[in-house]
Amino acid sequence: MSKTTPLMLQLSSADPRPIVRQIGDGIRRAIASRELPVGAQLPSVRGLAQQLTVNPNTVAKAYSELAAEGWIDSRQGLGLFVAAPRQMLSDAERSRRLGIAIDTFAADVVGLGYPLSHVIDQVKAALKPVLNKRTA
Amino acid sequence: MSKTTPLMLQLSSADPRPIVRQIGDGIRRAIASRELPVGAQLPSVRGLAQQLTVNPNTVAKAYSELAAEGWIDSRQGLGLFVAAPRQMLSDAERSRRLGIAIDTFAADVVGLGYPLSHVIDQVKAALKPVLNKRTA
DNA sequence: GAAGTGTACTACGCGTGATAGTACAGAAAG
DNA sequence: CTTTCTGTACTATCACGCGTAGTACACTTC
Repeated sequence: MSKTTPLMLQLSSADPRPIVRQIGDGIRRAIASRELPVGAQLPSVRGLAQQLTVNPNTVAKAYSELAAEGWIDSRQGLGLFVAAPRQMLSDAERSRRLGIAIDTFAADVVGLGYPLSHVIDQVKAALKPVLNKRTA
Repeated sequence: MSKTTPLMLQLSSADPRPIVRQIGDGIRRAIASRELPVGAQLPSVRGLAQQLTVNPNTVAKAYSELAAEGWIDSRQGLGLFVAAPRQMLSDAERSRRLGIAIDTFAADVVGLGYPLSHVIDQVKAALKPVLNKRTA
């Protein structure tokens, strides 16, 4: 019985992102930062649902998407486990998604009045723990 | 009759953002980059709707949001004009929004496998034209 | 068999996105 | 004043996503 990592997740109703995405993003970040190492078992669908006071279907949906993206592997009757890193997207698709992500981010930040240097520093601090970790 | 700037806008169905947001983001970027200077008249609701083959209500909604955010001023029977820069959000709200924007961006990028330096370079290139321009 | 896992359905309520149509108020030009 | 442009405010409809709820099934372990 591999211990299911506790997984500190926090949902916020002030966050405009839907619950499914908050859960997915949180787990994705935890995996990318190696906080959840490869092979680690994730909390059960029903368990995490109870922990977050959320419908089990919502958690299952988030897990399902993570599995489709290759972040986790599911084993019937056993549980969900952090998958080995792999690249599933074409270069064109990766480039396209990066473009949209940056464009969206720019639109979100452009009205806040922060200087470029400040934004860059914050982005660096946020990305450092989650990039260049899964290729090691 | 002040010439309504042509306003090069391109909607994409491949872009996950809804149309209203694509329009709003595009105009917001054009204003922030000074491509649309203060006082410039924007295309009419019906005109832009026809240009983009979109429902006039959709354009009106986008304009309405931009006006609420202080980007543009509307004058009944005259048209819409780029407003003078002003800050409408509290420091706490600005900081909160920056945090969410960065968190969302990180989640969008974490799976693409790009090195930190590459992402930062792209972000810098995208933000340089739109930040620190309206405070001049 | 029992208890735990993931998975697959259906159904309902709710909100948003987008389209369509109509209507009204202000401004400018004839 | 009439026409024509502008923005604005509705209402209605359709589609889709989000979230909850309940049920059911297949698999693994004890």
